Amino acid sequence: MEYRKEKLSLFMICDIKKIIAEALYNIIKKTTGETRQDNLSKEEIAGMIEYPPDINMGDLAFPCFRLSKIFRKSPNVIAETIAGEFTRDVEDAVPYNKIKNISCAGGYINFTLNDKYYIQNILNDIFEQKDKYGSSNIGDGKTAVIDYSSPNMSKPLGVAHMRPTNIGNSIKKIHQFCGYKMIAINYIGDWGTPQGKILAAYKLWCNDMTEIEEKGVYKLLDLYVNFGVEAEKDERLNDMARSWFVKLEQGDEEAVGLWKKFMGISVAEIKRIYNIMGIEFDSYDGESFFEDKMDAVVEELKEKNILKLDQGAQIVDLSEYNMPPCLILKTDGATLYPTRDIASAIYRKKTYNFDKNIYVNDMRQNLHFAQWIKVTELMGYDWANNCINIPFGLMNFGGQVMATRKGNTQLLDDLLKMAVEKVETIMEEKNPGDETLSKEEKKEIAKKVGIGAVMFGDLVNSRIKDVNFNWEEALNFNGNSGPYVQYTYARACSVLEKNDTDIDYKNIVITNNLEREIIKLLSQLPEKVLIAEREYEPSVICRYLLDICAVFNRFYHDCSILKAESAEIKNSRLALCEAVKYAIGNGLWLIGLEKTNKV
RNA sequence: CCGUCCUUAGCUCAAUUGGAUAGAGUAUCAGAUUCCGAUUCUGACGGUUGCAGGUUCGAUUCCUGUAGGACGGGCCA
Repeated sequence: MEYRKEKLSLFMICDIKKIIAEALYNIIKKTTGETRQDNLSKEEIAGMIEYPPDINMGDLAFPCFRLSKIFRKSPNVIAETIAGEFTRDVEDAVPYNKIKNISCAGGYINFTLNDKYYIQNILNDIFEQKDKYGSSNIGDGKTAVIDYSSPNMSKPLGVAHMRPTNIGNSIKKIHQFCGYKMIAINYIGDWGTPQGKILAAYKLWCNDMTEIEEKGVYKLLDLYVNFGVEAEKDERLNDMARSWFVKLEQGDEEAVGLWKKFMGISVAEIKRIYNIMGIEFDSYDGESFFEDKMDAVVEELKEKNILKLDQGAQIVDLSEYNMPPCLILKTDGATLYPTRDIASAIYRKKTYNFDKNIYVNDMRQNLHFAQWIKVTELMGYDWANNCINIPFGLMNFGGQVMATRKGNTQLLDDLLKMAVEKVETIMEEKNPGDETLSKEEKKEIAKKVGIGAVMFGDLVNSRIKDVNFNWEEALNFNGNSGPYVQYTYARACSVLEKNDTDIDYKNIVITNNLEREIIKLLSQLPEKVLIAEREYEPSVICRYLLDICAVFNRFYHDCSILKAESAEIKNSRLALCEAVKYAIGNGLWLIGLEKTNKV
């Protein structure tokens, strides 16, 4: 259930780190002797290489602290020794044409790389790969199923649905960028007594399909909320809901007809919102889809002698694993949530033969996932280990967890609309009467920036953190925000558009530390993507985007690009612009935002 | 009672998974930009990383305890 936490091996993706790691490896091996068991491997060394806090110290750094146990000397002395070895034994250890300077400080060996090699190496990668820069092949040939968003039918999406939807969508894209084949599943809550309540409420207070068709899920939500209120006063309503659900289960013509109608309306509405956010699914197999697949699971559990009768219910005892029992069948023989999850996991394995089976759900469900995944393991399925629960923090509204049942839903549709309107207003304020863009273009841009702002704001923090939703904050586009990133992207595009010379990315000169800083950040995109993949953490990409935007904006402010001192410098800076454009563009794609070359 | 997660600047959050002087945004104050796009940029202010121990060269990070908060814990999903 927990994702892997081992140190990321960057050995295969970063050429420069690889070269330095190899040189370090040879020196360490030579100094300590071949036979030592505790020597670091090349991969470990590559993983230990980091970036100095200040670019004046160097481009890459190797900490010698772990070596002090092996060498039995202070990290400082070791650093000096190794650095000395680098310069002494140039022929077989030092790629001297690639490293300009080596220095030691506080137990670190700092490497300043040769501009010509370092910069060229990175820019070659970027200009050759363009919109694939940052991608990798660690997932090639593998399939991952990802289950996210999963709203309930007959209800509109609330602002709280944004988190699972965005996080899932971004994790999907990050995996795609790593080579995985992705299957996105929207496991809609379309079964159970809530459906009986909707049917009962409809029959009691509406019974008019034309009204439902006009007002859509919003009318269904009204009915549902009203049902909750009325049922508090009159217990008989719940009996009605139960009997309607029984009718549905038994295939009653009217019940099934209504249910199908409501389902169609619901899916049309959520697809409309997903479309606005640029989100797509491969499957909408919801809970009802697995209704006829659970008996087999129960039979299998019985056969394998895992089930146990306890207080009238069929359970799987998990006390051995320090967990409460997992309920499979109720006293009345009805199935439960874990039963359905096990059935769907088995189905997904059979249908997609996944290498990873990812679930994006709020952290309240952690125990349930741990339980049913453990049960599938006990059933003897080795792929149970590949079922991964990715929890995220809860969204509160005014100190209360949002619940449609209580009718305090804040609609996602409203949030998106307000975001777009707000951007339209700001655009009008900044460029009153601007004629360079048509009305349609302005609308299109406002949509991209507005929706992007909301999505970025949702993804920028670690997913495990709780969120206190308030309208002002959700619509605050200052500072570290989506618009800042999109604006910077547009700015880079704008410069490139105004340029009429050909850019020669193979002939680059660097004149200051800002340019160097940009190169350094650009070089990090591939490993950031791998970190985001390993940790299922889109915020890694968001943070990276903010970093690169901050440096690029400083560079843009301080350095003339089109009016640079010489043709050579102009060419170099334009190349940086274009490289930044690719990096930001790819980052935006990874978190599900649209690009605009004008704002 | 048991379990999981969270706690870092006034506020919202980072910190290369145990590393160099703990960094951004926001708010406040002071500035820059005759210019490639002012949703930009530069400063200043802001810290006993909840608290107490422990592990070691080194802890915001790992362990134990403790306080506060959120959420779970057999017939809901």
